[in-house]
Amino acid sequence: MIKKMSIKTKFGWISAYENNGKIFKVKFGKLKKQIKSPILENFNKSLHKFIHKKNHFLKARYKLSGNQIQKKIWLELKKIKKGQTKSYGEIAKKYNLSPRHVGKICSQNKLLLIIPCHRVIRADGSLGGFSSIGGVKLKKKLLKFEGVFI
DNA sequence: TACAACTCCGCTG
DNA sequence: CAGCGGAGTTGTA
Repeated sequence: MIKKMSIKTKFGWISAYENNGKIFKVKFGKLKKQIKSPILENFNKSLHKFIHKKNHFLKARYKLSGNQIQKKIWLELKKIKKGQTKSYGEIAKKYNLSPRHVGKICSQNKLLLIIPCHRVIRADGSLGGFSSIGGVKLKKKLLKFEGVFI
């Protein structure tokens, strides 16, 4: 049974999906129908803690669905702390991938905020993309909020 | 096979 | 020196 709930934040509505006690998807937007669960309520709390700068990371039981490489990259992204950024190229080099591919993997990230893909920017300091999730505007907002000066 | 949320390098002004 | 254009790269759909 899949449960889902929407949470209102200063960045807009965020929706989380849970199955078998684990969060498997987080995205922007509001859901019409919600089926809440203790796990999701808990996630709601973590999310607010995270937003109010108490935590570096969003704590949650989550499930990563993807292949080996995607997981590797996502784990790498999770190491980036609030206020820090990394370039696509940096990560690509580390794992012997092409930078473009790193970008693609980021866009494949379904666990928004849990996996902070918005902290990955271009080598020259410009933002890169974020279109598949919430738009570059949102990326900028998130980074600014986390203390990264663009 | 074509595409992708990039980067590097060389050329022009 | 800054700005622009093209090639290179490699896992996915």
